[in-house]
Order: sequence, then structure tokens, then C-alpha cells
Amino acid sequence: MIGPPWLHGRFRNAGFRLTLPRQAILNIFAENPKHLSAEEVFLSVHKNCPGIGLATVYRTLDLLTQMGLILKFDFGEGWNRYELASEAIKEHHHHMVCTRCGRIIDYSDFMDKEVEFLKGLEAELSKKHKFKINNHQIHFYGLCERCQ
Amino acid sequence: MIGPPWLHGRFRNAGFRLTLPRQAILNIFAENPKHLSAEEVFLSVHKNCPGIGLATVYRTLDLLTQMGLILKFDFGEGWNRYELASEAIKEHHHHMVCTRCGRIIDYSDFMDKEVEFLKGLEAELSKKHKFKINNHQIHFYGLCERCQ
DNA sequence: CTGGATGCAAACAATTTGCAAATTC
DNA sequence: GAATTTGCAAATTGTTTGCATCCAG
Repeated sequence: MIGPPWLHGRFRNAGFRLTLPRQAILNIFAENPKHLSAEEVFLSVHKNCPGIGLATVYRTLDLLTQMGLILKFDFGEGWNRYELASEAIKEHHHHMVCTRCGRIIDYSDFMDKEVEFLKGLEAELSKKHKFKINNHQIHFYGLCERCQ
Repeated sequence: MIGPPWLHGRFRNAGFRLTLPRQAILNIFAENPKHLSAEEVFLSVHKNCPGIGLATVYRTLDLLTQMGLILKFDFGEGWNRYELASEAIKEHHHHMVCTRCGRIIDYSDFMDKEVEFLKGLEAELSKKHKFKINNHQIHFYGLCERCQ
């Protein structure tokens, strides 16, 4: 439950407190390098800290997203998923979503090619439409190996 | 309110009936070539046909999506949007979403290049991950001209 | 006629919010 | 000690469903 020392500073600097629930929730992500829903985070954190409520989970996920510690994804399932930002940075990846079983597959192959292409496209779009692009989402939908 | 004759057949063939509410809702899309939310469709259709309920709007949007007459989008706003499929076919496009005002900008520039790139990427991903890709979503997020 | 389609209200599911009590610094 | 954060329950919001009635074919 003891987080890295820089974490305290990171919260402090942003005017927030590094509370026990917040550490516990960050720990869940550290142990689970996957795309977790709020419900899943709640159930996991509940095992060790049964006191933590669902509302706190939602508030914390929101805070961590704002702070840039986790990333928020919407795979069109009807709810959101979150992933440790450091994981994403460690290995930039996009996602394929199985429309039958809901499995989410990360891929980081061909990423250089993809990033290069997107960078060019974003530059052209920005210029032509005077739209400042900050972010993108690319999802592929289909059937995973098991579901075909 | 009189739809093209092929519409009747299209419903008939799929085992459905072309009812007044369904025609009215399709009309809304024909008059509004944009990405409408269920709520927006409901409000629009309500002006001419106050009898049509929200549940019918949802059921109809679902049906039309299944029939392929409209396309369903999730821009991460917390609700879905729909667009006439024929519009999308007429001019294949992707979207840029302004994270400040929510405006959605279509772009169809560079589409050939983009489609070509995606086709190649999909082929490589399919092979490597044994994942059968049927569809993709690409959204750019940022600030529109007015919001910068 | 007759089954599919509708309207209404109630049910749902994910998320948010109000507020008093508990924590953090 | 002061202010932020929490837990709980109640409120919201987008969407779905049950069911009696209605309408298209």
C-alpha cells in the first residue's frame, strides 16, 4: 500500500490529498495492467478495503483521469474503462474489441507506422479545418479467435 | 411523409412493417443530415407527431441500425448518435469532436489515403492476431475553431 | 382479423450528488 | 483545526421492458 514517493508530491502539487482509498485504487491498477471498469475496480478494491464505497471509486477514477495518471476509454459497451497511463506510455497501443464476447485485445504492432500516419493526417486536418487535435481514438471491432 | 417505394419492400423483406412512426423518424434524418441523439430525434419528431413516444424512438433507432438504414456512433459523450447510412455512403467521412463545445465536424478529406492505410493495417492485424475485423471507429478529439 | 408495433409507466444500469462524519496535513 | 475526502443513500440520466391497446397488411 506504500506508493512511490513522487506520488505524494504529484497530488500535493495539484492541491489534492493522497488518501488511503486513492492509494488502494491506484494499487489495483498497478496489480492489474488491464482495462478495468469502475465496477471491476470497486470489486477488487473491496476485497482488501471493504470500507471503500462505489461513489469514491467513481470520484477517484475521475480525479486520476484529470491528473493524467490513468486513461479513460469508451469501447461502446455502455460503460467506461480505465488503464494506468504509465502502462500505456510504456508501450503505446491501440485496441481491438470482440463484438461477441467483449474481449479487448491490445496491439502494439505496426505502431510506428500508425503513429507516423496519424501524425501526418492530424497535421493536414488541423490546417484545413482549423481544428486543434489533442487526442485520437482508434478501435477495431470484430471477432476474436475464439469467437469466429 | 410519403417514403420512396423501395422502403416498403425493404421493411417487408426483413419481416417488419413500415409504420407511421418509422416513416416519421426516417424523415427526421432525411431532413437533418447530421449526427442526432435519440433525444434530438424525439424532440424533432414530436413537433409534427406529438403522439410518438421516446420508447418508440429508441426501438426504431435500434431497428433502423439493424437494418443498416442508419449508423450508430458513440463519441464518448455518454449517449449515442445516429446518422443516415445513405449520407455516410454518399460521402465516406470520419469525425472530429470538440471537447469543449461538443461540436462534431465531419471530414472527408484524405479519405482515400486513410482507407487505404486502414485496409493494410487491418490485414496485418487480422493475420497476426487471428482477429476478424469487421469495422473500425476513428475519432479525433480537440478544439474547434471557435473554442481554441 | 391477427400479429407486429406503440404508448405509457415502471424498471434498469451506470454514474453523480447532497450531506454529515471521518481523515489528512 | 480547517478543509478536503469519504460513505451512504437518494437523485439523475440514458435506455430498456412489460403489458394492454392499436394499427398495418
